[in-house]
Amino acid sequence: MNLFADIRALVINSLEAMVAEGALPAGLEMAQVAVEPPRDAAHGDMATNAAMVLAKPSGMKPRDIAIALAAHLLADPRIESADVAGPGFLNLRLMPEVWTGVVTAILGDPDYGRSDMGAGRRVLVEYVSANPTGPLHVGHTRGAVFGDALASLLDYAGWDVTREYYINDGGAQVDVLARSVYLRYLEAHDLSVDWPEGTYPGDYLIEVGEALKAKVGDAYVDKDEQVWLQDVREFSTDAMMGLIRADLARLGVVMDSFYSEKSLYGTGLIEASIDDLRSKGLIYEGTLEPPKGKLPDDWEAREQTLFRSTAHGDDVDRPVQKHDGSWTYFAPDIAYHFDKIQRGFDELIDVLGADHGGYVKRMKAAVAALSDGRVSLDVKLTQLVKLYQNGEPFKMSKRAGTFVTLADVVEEVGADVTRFTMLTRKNDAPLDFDFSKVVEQSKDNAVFYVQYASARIHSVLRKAADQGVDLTGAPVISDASEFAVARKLAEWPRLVEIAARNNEPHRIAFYLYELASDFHALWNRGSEQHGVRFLQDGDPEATRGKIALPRAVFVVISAGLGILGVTPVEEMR
RNA sequence: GCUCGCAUAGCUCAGCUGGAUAGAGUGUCGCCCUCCGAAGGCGAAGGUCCCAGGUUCGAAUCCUGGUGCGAGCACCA
Repeated sequence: MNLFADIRALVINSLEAMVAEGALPAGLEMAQVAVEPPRDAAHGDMATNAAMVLAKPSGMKPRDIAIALAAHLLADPRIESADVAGPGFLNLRLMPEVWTGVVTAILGDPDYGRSDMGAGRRVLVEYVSANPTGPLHVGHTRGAVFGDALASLLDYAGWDVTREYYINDGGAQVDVLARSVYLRYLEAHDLSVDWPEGTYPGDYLIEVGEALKAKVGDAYVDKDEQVWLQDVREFSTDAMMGLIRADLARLGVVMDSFYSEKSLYGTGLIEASIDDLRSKGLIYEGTLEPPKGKLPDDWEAREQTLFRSTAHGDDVDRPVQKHDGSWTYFAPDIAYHFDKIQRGFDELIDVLGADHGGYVKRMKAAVAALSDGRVSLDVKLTQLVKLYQNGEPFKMSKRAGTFVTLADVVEEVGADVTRFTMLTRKNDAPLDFDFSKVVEQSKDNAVFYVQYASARIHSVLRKAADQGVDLTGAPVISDASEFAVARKLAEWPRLVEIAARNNEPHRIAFYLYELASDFHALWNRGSEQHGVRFLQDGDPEATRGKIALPRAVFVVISAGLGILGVTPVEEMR
C-alpha cells in the first residue's frame, strides 16, 4: 500500500469526473498533479497542487478548480476535510481510520514499502572497481557502501539489479605490482633488494612474496623479467583480489560478478566495440588540438585513432589508440560498456571516485553511441572521506605503503556504523568521518539514534511478552504524537521511490532519522500522558492495541536499515 | 584557459517533479525523570538560501552571467 499514491489516484479520478461533467475541459495533462506531505503539519495531512497546475491549461481560476475538486474529494470516506489555501493549494485532512489502516497494512505486509517502479528493468551497478594492487582504503569504502546501498535500493524499488566489480588487471599498474611482489619474493629468499621509484613497498606484499616462494621455490631467482613476469602478474593479482574480496566481506558487500579487464583482450571484443563505433562514423584518424592553458612540456601533435565523442556531448574527441597503434586505457573501457549493453541491461550505473569526474562525458558518449541511445548511463561520483579523531584530523602515516584501510575502519567502529555513517551524506558531498563521533551514543549520531529507537521497541515488546500480552493485536491510536508517527510511516513507500528515482540512498538514512525522532517524541509523550504509553499496566488488551504502532515502526526501520545493509539492534550495549 | 561538482542558521548538513511562513543536529538560553531505557523529550533565539539578471501564478530548486572552494583536463589507469 502507498497512501500517497492512493490519494493521488483519488484526486486524478475526481478531476476526470469533473471533466466528464463539463466542469473542466477535456484533454488536460495530469502528470504535474502532485499529492505531497505539506511542509507545515498544521496545513493538514496532504496537499495537492492540482488547481494551480491546471489553472492555465484550463483557462480557469485556481480557486474555482480547487473548490469544485474539494466537493468531489469530500464524497470519499477517507477525506475528512479539504480546504483551499494560499494561491490554490488544496489541503486535505484524512479520517483517523485511514492512519489506523496504514499501521494495520504495514503489520500485514512484510514487504510494505517495496515498489514496482523499476518494472523489472535490468540495471547494472558497477562499484568499487579498485585496482588490484592492494587492500581497499577509506575512499574505496565509501564507494563500496554507496554502491551497495544503491543496488539494494533499486532492488527494493523493483529493478532487476546486478552488482559488478571491474578488475583493472590489464594495465601497466599490474606490471608494477608484479615487480613489487618479485622483490618481496627475493626478500623471502633473504636477498637484499632496492625499492626503485614507482614500486609498491607495502607490507601486505610480504606474504605474497613468501607465498610465491612456496609455490615456485627459487625458480625465478636471478632470472630475466620475461621469464617470470606473466606468471607473477597473475599470481599477484589473484592474491590482491583475495585481499579485496575479504575486505568487501568485512563490510558485508557481496558482488554478483567480477569482470576482468584482461579477459577483454584476445577475444576481439575491443575490436568489435570500436568497429561498432566506426560503422556509425564515429571513429577517425586525426590529430587533437593541444589542450588550452598549461601545455605539457612534451606535447607534440600526433595522429591517433579518435572517437568522435563530441557527437554525443563531450568537449573534445578522445583517442582510443595511441600513436604506436596500441589501445589507450579508454578502449577497453568502451569494450567493457559495450559488453554491458550486449548483456542486455536497460540501465547502467557507474560509481566512481570524484577524481574520475573528467571521465564522465566521454563514457556517456560511448554508451549513447554504442546503444543508439537505448541504454542510459548514470555516473555517481563519491567525494572524499576526511578522517578525524576527537575532532582533530586523523594523521595518516606518510610512510610509503601505509594508509588507513577499510579493514582498519571496520575493525575500529564496526561494519554497521561504517555503512550508516557513510550514507548520512549525499554522495557528491565531502564526508567527515570522526572515529570518536560515529560510536558516540547521542542523538548527534544518527546511527545510534536510529538503533536506539529499534532497541526501545524491542524493550517494550520484551516487556509486553513477559506480561503475557498477545503481540499481534490491531492498532489503537488516538494521540497526536501517535498520528505523527503513523503519518511518517505512510511516507515510506513514497520516500523509497524518490530515493530510487534519484539514485540517492542517503535519503533512506535521513528518513530513518526522522522516523526515529517522531518515535522518540511519542515515547516521551508517554511520560506525561499515561494513556499513550505502550505498556498499559494491568490491561493486556489495551497494551495489545498500543504496541501495534511500535511494531509497525520496527517493520519500516528494519526495511530501511536492510537497504543500507545495517542490522537493527535489539538492545544497546 | 576549459569541464564537472559544491556554496542554505555561529558550526555540520537535509531540502522531493518548481509550491505555502526554508528544516534537522550541534552550540546558546529556558523547561521536563514517583513514569515503558533521560543514551531521551518540549520550547526560545538564530537566515541577503554566495551575487546579479531571467523564466512564471509561484524559484533555495530551472536558465544566463559572475564570485569563491574542490576535482579533472593528449600519447597513464
